[in-house]
Amino acid sequence: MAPMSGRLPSTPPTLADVAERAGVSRQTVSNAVNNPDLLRADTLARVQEAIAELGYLPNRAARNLRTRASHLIGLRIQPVLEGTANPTMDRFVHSLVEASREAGYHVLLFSGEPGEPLAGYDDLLRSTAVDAFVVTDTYLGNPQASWLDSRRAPFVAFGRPWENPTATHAWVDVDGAAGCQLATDHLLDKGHERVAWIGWRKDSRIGEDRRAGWHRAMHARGLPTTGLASRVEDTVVSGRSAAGVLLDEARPTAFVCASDTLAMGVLHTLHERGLRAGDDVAVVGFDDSQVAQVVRPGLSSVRQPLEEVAVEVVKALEGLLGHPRVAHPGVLLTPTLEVRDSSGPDRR
Amino acid sequence: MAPMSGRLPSTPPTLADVAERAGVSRQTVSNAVNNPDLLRADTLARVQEAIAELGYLPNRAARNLRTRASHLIGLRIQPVLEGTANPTMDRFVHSLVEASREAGYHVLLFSGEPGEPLAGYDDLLRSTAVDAFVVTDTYLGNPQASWLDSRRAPFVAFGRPWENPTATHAWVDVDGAAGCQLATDHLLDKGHERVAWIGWRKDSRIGEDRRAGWHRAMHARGLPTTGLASRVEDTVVSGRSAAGVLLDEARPTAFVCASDTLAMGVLHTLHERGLRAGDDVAVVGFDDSQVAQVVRPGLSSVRQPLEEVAVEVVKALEGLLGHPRVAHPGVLLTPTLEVRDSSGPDRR
DNA sequence: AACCCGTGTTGGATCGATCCATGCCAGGAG
DNA sequence: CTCCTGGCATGGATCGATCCAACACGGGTT
Repeated sequence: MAPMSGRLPSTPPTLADVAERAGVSRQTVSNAVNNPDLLRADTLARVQEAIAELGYLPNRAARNLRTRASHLIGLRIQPVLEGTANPTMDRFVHSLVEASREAGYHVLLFSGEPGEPLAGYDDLLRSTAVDAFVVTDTYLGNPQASWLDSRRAPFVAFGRPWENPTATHAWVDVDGAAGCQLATDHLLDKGHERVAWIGWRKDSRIGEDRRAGWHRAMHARGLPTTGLASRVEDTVVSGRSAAGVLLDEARPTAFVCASDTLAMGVLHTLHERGLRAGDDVAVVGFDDSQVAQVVRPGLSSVRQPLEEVAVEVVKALEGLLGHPRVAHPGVLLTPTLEVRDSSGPDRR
Repeated sequence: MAPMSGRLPSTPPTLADVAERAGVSRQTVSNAVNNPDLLRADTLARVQEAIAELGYLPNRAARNLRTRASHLIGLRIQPVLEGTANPTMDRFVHSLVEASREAGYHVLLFSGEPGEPLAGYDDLLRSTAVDAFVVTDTYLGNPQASWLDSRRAPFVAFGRPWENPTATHAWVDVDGAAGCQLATDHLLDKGHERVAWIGWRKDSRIGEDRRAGWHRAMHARGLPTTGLASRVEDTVVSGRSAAGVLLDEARPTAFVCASDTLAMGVLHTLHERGLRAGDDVAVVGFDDSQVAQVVRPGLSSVRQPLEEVAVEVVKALEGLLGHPRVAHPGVLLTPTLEVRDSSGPDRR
């Protein structure tokens, strides 16, 4: 609610202004804001009234200087990858902002120059501009995590420490294997037996993790996987040609893909061959991108619980920044499956 | 480059530390940072060396307190709309962060509670947490612009002041009419004569603006528009049914749509009727979303120059925050057309 | 009456960078 | 030789909220 809509240009009221108006000292006002239970009820009420009348809010810079905390969380943002279905960070960013707000934090975006992944972090850290970081691109084998660790900079990673499983920093991740297992089981339950996998190159830890979920589901039912897997780059054309090869050589009746981008490639191939996605060959993607939601037929897709991830990340941050520091090991969340028409009908 | 990798936990160096190390006073160091040309060359070099050795960077909170500026730009972020093709803010946000960085600013994200559009702005303003805002949702007839104006809060709008053309605040916008005219001309050049329009409800100023571009292009060639236009909600199913009605009643050979979401609806209808998008009926969307890029056939789409928008927004901000304040009226940028298969072949 | 105690309150010092008025010094003019 | 001037450097004050040590006061104890 906007207070005193009449006060326009002047400088915002300070703690001293409030103190004078309420007839108390500055510290009393500070206590009213930060430790209200220290004040007698009537004094507190009087101070709060003055605060409301003046529309007082503590000056951030002054508070930051004194408390050595900015209540800002740094998040490095990366360029959108054009030509893919990847929903980049959009959903996660919003969830993070929301979760942070509830914890009294704001999100500061920054973007280091490409190729110099540490520059942005270093500057913000040394200038005490942020209290902590959220690191999202651990999958690239980026040095951020270990570098931040060595600097004792508080941070939480969205993504497991693949390279270094003994790492002690806080992290939150989504169980890609479980997601793909879910997707595969979903297809197997519909009566499919030859479910193919199209994933990323072997050096992608995330890709291998997701692939393991498919593999596990197949083996749990004693189904063969030989010749049913393909590893390519994350582009539509790669998915398209991989699907073509698999259809020729392995005759799968369904595809599970490591991304919606690859799944779109599969849909293209099916269309070229006059096969109906869903009815003839089932397809499931990963990430529940907007593409999956609006394409025809609707693309079934594994959906990461990004809202939950954000909440867990913020929880971990609060642990890191609180007193005392609460260690937050690692949190692994399970994705869900959004079923759409590309799953096809029951085949039994 | 990380300085002095040995200094780990201690507090960051202050201006006084640098001064001592360089054998000068604090103000001299401050000048070395902010007004280097005031120093003798050799002194400057000595100070800069000390700065580098210690890895000094000015404490943000202290600087902010003294200079009454945070070098932060507030941007309100909104939830992703699921089920649409809209690329939300992703591309723009990244461009804004990049442009801001070059101007020495960072972007602070916040999210007011839905339904209380001013709360977030008010708090940040009163707590002097940001220097200025970038307002992006002017199209909703939101009160932000006039409210911020009345509070003398510096801000730049991405979007014209539709409701109040006499508004004096800085704004940057993309010429939607020009974009749709471009799209329509593109189809007319291919030999189409009956080009239909699917847009938004009449109360959307942006929608009417885009529609005007289509209308203008048709009339410029003396082509009729009666019965060729439809106004619906921005959902795939609305676009789908609108396309059905238009095909039945007006027999268009091409569609121009106010959004990729609507265009996807058109593609659905064409497929249901056994018509080939592109070859039989041409379709052009708006926003060049990821959906347009990966769907089959590729969806031609009007692309907003968001990178340029961000640059102009930051320019305007610099004008607002600089001394003296440089008035920045309004900037209207022209979008481009991304041609893909849904445009179809030449029909002449 | 002297003492203690807890509840609330108070002025002063502090965080670190920047602004301000002053002070120092070398070099040129008188 | 003195005075003045311009170029730099210096200590002190400042921004606003918070921390700290001290203190006023009414009520209870011995």
